[in-house]
Amino acid sequence: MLPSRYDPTEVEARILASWEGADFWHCDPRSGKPPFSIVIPPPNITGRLHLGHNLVYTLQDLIIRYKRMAGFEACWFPGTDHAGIATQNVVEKALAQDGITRQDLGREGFERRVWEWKERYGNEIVDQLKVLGCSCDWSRQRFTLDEGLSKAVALAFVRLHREGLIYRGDYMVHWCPRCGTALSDIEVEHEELDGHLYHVRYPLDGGGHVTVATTRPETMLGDTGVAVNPHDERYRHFIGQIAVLPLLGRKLPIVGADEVDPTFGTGVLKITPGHDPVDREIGKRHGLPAIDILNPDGTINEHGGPFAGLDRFAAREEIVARLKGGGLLEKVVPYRHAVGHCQRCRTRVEPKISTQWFVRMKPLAEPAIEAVRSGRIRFVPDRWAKVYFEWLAGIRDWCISRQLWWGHRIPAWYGPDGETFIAQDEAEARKMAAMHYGCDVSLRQDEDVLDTWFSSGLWPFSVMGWPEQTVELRTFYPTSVLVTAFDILFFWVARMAMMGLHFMGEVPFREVLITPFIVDEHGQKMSRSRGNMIDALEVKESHGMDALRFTMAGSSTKGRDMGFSMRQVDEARNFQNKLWNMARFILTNTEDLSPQATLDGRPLAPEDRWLRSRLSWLVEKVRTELDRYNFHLASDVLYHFIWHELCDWYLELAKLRLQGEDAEARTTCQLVLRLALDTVVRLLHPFMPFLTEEMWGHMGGTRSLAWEDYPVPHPEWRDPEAEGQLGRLMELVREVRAVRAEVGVPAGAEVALVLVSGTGAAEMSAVFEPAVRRLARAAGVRHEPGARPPAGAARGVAGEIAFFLPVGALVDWEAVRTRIQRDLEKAAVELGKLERRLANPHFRERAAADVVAKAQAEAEALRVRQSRLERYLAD
RNA sequence: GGGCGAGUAGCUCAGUGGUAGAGCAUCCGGCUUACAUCCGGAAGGCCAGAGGUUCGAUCCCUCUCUCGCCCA
Repeated sequence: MLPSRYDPTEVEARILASWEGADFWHCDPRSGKPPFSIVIPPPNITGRLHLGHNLVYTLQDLIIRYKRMAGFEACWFPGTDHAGIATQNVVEKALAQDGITRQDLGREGFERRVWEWKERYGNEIVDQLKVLGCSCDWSRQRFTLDEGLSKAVALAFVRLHREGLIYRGDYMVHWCPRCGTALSDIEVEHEELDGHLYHVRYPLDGGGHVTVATTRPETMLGDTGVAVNPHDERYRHFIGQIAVLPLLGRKLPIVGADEVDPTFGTGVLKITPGHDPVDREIGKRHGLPAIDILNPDGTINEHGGPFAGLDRFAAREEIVARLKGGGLLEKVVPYRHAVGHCQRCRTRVEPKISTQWFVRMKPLAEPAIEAVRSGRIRFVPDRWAKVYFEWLAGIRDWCISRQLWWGHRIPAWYGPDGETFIAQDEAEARKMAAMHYGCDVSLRQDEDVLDTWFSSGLWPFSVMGWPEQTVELRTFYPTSVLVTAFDILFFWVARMAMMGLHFMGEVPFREVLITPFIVDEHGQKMSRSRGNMIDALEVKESHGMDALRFTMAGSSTKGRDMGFSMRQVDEARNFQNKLWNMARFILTNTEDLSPQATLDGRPLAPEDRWLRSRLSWLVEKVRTELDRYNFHLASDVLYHFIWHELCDWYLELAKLRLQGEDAEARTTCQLVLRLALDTVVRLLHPFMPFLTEEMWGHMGGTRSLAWEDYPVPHPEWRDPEAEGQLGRLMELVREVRAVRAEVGVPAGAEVALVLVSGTGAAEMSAVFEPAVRRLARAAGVRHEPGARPPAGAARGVAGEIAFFLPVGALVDWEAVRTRIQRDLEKAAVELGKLERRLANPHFRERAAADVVAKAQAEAEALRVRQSRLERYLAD
């Protein structure tokens, strides 16, 4: 006997073990089945499973399991991402505990340490994916720094360089002083902060002064000019004069520049070409030198004179103090402005000129735009296409070099004279150098590594073995769908589209499913600092992974945010328990069913026909919604059908035959129960793989349910007549229960039920007498057309069927009256609406015929109901 | 400044051009041999506001308000 309470912890561990082994989910590119593929958004090796992961991976697993069962060769390519900055940060922090810096270890020593760290902790996230139930083809697991993938990165770099799409140069980039590296534009997050606008007097060489306004006074150390708008009457006459930089005494030419906004601050702009992109442009035009005042760690360098060595923030305070002391600080006004922060470490970034590698984006972006515009890539929901277009349309070149030690080292080698050789590897670079110089020279490889996203951009094909022409690429590329959250739309999705089109000549995925962003139940982003993080594995411990998965599927709507609360998981856990008990009931009641028995040729009861009809509808609905990625609708309909149709009604009705005398009827009922169980367990498998796999075992399944077929609809099972019959039965039962409860018939009392109205009533007493008796707790059901209830008897009208319960003494007559009056009012309101609609000639003319017919039928039914209710009130 | 999303029951959220749904919470009644993580019943909503399209709008269009996010 199965326990009455489902224990997910025990079952999930056991089922998980049964799926172990690298080959369990292995896919065969040569199977001949239609291919379906997904590449995983590779989690960071530093990552731990959070709910955001949980959502995207649950949905991917759901899709893959569905497609696999639906007959596809469904391959999910797993792997992890080396996450340059994040991983380096983690390992450096660990080293710092022992007072060691990466410089102490040297580059190679440090890299070794990171690899060791990766071997030890880098698989944690993968183990968590397995715990989640992800049915990835683990034999194809890849890591972005694997040899093959590294080769792909080098080749991509070489080719892009050869094609003129990669270049190196001195440009203004975002610099993170804490990470000590350049960042791309999108790795900088702007945050509105309350700052100050400092009004500083710059004396003029010829006497007097101009006042500039700046939010970053410390950058004045790098000033090489002053600019005013040439159309600004107040200042145009200063153009050509020389200002003197306070504190340092540097001579600053005053120039005219249209970029200067006369309404901002004082209308006079200090020009710092080394640390501001606009200033850089103005400086270039006017031949003003760019001075870099910052060391890589954010302290002031030797160009800062007396401030050298101070941190940029300390320097600001010191400078402001000295300006104040010198009477040069005119005023300080509060000012709110956007300040860039490093996405990884939240440190304020500084614009800084440095030598970096860039990818020219325009030529790559255009095909990527076209691919979406033409529909070769489809976004779901499609509004994300617009965001994608906007970003790509305004795209700027991508800074791909990072001053880190963890990542793909840039495949560039420099000769003694600085000549650059771009090659796949050192041997090739040597050959090139030998050709160039005519002799062997010592080469120095570029110190920098590539942005992690550069390798991620190649993921959909590098993971399949590119640049080799593998059978995987031939079979599974382009992938079918990419599932990810919108926060990496630019970082990853757009770049994969560009790289895929460029290197493979084909889109990397047909569809992009953008999942909502998980927020807590108050709409707040989940974060460590807010303390509202929910640990997926803790949820698994308390409620089971299936419950969490079902919650994820059920709340993944198409809005932008997805609220998550434990109450939903409670609900899913309860559903899980319901399923367990449903299976327990069906299995224990069908133990004696002969394996040879089939439904063929057996007469079916109306409830059997009703259930099959509903099952066919359910299968069709679930498949349709899954095909549309409406996971929440699919899970809703499963939940509702199983709980409130199958369990509430069919199982209750089944008890009549299961406990009855008629062996044939009992067998038929058992077969229908098994059919229902079989269908819903298969349908549910992608949502709740552990529980369904467990149930499948108890149902006699010999191999994993994951490899069984997904149900298909049976249109021949559809049966409107049976659905109508059962609908009337349910309405009657519900109404009798409601009357009993409201008028005070004791819950346990069995009271006779007398049906007094026409056709529906006859059927109820003739066909469904035992059912009504059981479900409505009736001592007996009699059909007595025209019978009148004894004074004060409980009574009601279910649809058109008037009934009464002859229990005068037991009931609260006022409650009976109140209830009937309330029903009458409701009927009157509804009827009024319908009649008004039907009285409108425009409605009859223009509305669809079936809508009009339906309204007429409803109105007629309401009139019948009304008259019966009225009679009952009078009697 | 531009764009996007959300505003529906006390709470968290579904949903549809033709009588508003779920779960939780609340109230009443039940340990009815699958399930008290349960069963039966009840109450609860001018579907943010104002216009428009339509025979008919919670749904489509426009504007406004509130909240959140993205980009500049």
